[in-house]
Amino acid sequence: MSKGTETRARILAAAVETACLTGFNGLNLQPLAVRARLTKSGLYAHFGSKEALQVAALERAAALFQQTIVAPAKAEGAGLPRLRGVFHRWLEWPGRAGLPGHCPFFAAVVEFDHDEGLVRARLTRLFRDFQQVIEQLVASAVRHGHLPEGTSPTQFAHELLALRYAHHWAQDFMRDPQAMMRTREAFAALVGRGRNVI
Amino acid sequence: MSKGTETRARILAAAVETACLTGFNGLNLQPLAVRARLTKSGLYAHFGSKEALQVAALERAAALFQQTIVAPAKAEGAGLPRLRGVFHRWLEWPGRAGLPGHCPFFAAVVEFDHDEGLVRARLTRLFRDFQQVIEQLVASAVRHGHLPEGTSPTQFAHELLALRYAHHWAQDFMRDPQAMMRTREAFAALVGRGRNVI
DNA sequence: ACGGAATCCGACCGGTCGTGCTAATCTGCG
DNA sequence: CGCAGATTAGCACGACCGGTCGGATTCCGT
Repeated sequence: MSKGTETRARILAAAVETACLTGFNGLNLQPLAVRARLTKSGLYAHFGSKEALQVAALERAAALFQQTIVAPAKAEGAGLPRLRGVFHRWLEWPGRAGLPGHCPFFAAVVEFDHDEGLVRARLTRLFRDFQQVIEQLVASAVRHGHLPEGTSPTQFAHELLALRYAHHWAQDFMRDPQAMMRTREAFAALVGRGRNVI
Repeated sequence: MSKGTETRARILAAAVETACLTGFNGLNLQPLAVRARLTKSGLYAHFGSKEALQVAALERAAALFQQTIVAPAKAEGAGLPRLRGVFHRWLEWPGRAGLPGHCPFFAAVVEFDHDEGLVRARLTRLFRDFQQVIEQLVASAVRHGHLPEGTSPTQFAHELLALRYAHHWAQDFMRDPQAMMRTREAFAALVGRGRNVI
C-alpha cells in the first residue's frame, strides 16, 4: 500500500468515526485533519470537495456494515437463523464494527432529507440494496417453512426496518434501558405472527 | 396582543416552518430574521440565545402537534377508533398542521442525539408525554375489548412509534409511493395480532 | 402630549466554514 | 544518486455563523 492510499485510509477511518458521532455534515475539514494527523489542505487534496469526502466516507461505512453485519450470515443456517442473525447483529451496529456513537445512516437520512446531491443518491441506493438483502432472507425463510406461506418479503422488510429505527430511538436517544428487550420482543412477535393460522 | 408578543409569534411561526425544512440547527438567525421581517439583532433580542430560540420553537411545534393531531381524538369514539384516529393523523403530520417539509421531532432526534442541553431535555420529555398518551389510548382500547386482553400498552406504543418512524423513512426519504399502503397494512397487522388466539 | 419603557436597527466582533493556489517535501523508480 | 511525480504544508479568500452594543425608533400608560 503506497503512502497516499494509506493516508487516505487513515482519513476515511477517522471520517467514519466522526460520522457516527456528528453525522456526515459534521465532517468538518479542520478537526478531521487533526484526527488524521494532517493539515486541512493536505486532507482536502485527497478528495477535492467536501461532497466527495462525504461520499467516500459513506462508501467506507457501507463496506464496514457489509462485512461486519451482513457477511457473517454465510456461516449461519439458511432461512430464519440467518435472518435472525443479521437482525440481531444489526441492532449492535455500529458498536460491533468497533465504531463509536450511533448509526451514521440514520443520521444521514435526516441530514440529506431535503437537499439533493450525490450523497443522497448514494444513500438511497445503499438502503435499497440492503432492503433487497433482507427481502431475500425473508423469502428464503418462507421457502424453508420458517415463516408462513404468503408472507410478503417487502412488507416484512419494511417492518423490520421499523423495529431497527425504533430501537435507535429508544436505545440511543431516549436511553431506555428496556429498549433491547422491547425490540427483541417485537421481533419475536413479527416472526411469530400468523404462525397459529397455518 | 401587544406588539412584542405579536412579533414573537411571527418569529415562532417562521421558526417552526424552518425547523420542518432544515431542522432546529437550521434555525440560523439571519435567514430566519428575513422570513420574520426583522433584522438579526431585532430577532435575537426576543430570545437572548440560539438555544432559547430552539426551545421556544420546539414548544410551539409541540403545541401545534397537540392541537392538530391529538386533540381531535376527543370527538372520536373511545378505544380503538380514537387510537386509530391519532395514528392516522400522526401519519399526516406536519402537513395537516399546514407546515411544509417533514416531522421536526424526528430531525431533532438526530441533531441532539449526542450533545446535552436544554433542547434535548425538553425533547425527551415531549416524547415521553406523547408516549404516555398513546399508552393510555391503548389501555382504553383494551378495556373496551378492541384489543386482546394482556396487550402491553408500553410495547404497543413502542411498535407504533416504529411504524411512524419507518413511514417517515419510506415516504419522506425513500419517496416510496407505496409507503402509506405498507404503513396502513402494518398498523392493521399490529392491531389484529393475537385476535385469533383470544 | 409627554416621558419612560419596550422594541428594533445597523454596524461590528471573533471564529469557523469550504475552497482555491503555490511552494516545499517526500517517495519510488531508473 | 537524481529526477519526476505524488503528496502535503502554508496561506489567503469570501461567506456565514452566533453574539454584542449603542442608539434610534416606536409604543403605551398617564
